Amino acid sequence: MQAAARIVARDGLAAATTAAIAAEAGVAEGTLYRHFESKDDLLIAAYRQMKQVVFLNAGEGLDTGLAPPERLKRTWKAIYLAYRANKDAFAFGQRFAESALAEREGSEAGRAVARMVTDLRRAGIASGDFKNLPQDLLGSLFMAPISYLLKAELKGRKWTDAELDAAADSVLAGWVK
Amino acid sequence: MQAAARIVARDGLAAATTAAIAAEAGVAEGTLYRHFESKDDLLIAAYRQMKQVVFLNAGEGLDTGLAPPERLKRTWKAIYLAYRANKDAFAFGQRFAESALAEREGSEAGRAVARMVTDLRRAGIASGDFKNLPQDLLGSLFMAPISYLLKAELKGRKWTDAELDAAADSVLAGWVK
DNA sequence: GTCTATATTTGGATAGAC
DNA sequence: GTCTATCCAAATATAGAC
Repeated sequence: MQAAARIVARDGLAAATTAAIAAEAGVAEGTLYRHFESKDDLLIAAYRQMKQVVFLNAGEGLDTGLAPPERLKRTWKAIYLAYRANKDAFAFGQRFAESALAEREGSEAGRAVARMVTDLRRAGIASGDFKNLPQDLLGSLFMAPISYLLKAELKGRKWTDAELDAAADSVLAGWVK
Repeated sequence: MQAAARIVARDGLAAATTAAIAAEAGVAEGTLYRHFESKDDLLIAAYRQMKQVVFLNAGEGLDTGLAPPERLKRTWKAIYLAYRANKDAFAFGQRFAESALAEREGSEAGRAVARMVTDLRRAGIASGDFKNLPQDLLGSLFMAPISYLLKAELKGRKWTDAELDAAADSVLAGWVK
């Protein structure tokens, strides 16, 4: 799975042939089929595993006792840094998500984000800090900049810590009343 | 080119085989090679053409005399609506951009957006409305929600006009001091 | 300019030995 | 559980007639 993810991240989904994956993993082509029913199954499994790992990392060390605005900023940055620490995972995820395979995945992987956004939103509305906007709209406003800033990093742009804080402030500003 | 874009938008890049493109276009497979050197050339040409058409549409009817905050909101919505009016073009663009082919394209297509963001930013900083953040950071905060909200629409979510206005307000809030 | 027919390569997947 | 060898289908691209 890691071999497949590396190839997709580096050279695109079309480059992830069974031959290439087997070579990258250091096994024979036929061996792949002892572990996965098909190449598609392998890629889907790799995607799910990657999402789980990234969001487990991001979820660690988050203090739920903070006031919602501060909590939002820290959560946003934690997810950003979790992806940045593993850019290959991010690149793989982006490419996978734009492929036809994503339809077969069932969006189970995005569930962790949705739950986190729901919690934040509820707390912030209760405290009177956040606008009462639909959960999926807030979720989009939250995740979208993460994705765009990371894509910029893949192309070589390095965001400073101050710039990331400014971005987190902007995301927060979009949520608050 | 339109046939190819339709197939990619509907069934993904992998489904856009020469056989499928020729069938969708109503010509024979060999005929494609009288107009393009390769399948990749055909797809790249389709991508460039699509970007040009969408941004010509979005640029029409924008009043540059407005105060920067209001101008930002209207511009944001105009680009959003231009893409929404042609969702196939958007879906094709997303998928193409995540493929290895995008590296061969040269990113000339995104130039129009960058110029528009630069103008807005300059005006808003001069008027004291906007934060003095890097142009590419503001550009990401501007474009990212467009992309995410449109992706949601591709999956069936229909944003109301009020929700889109709220999104534009949030984008603006991220820019203002 | 477009078609039909075909060459050539490559990809996903399986069989069976070890 | 892994390897080697192989099958079969599909994909890109070309040749040559009309």
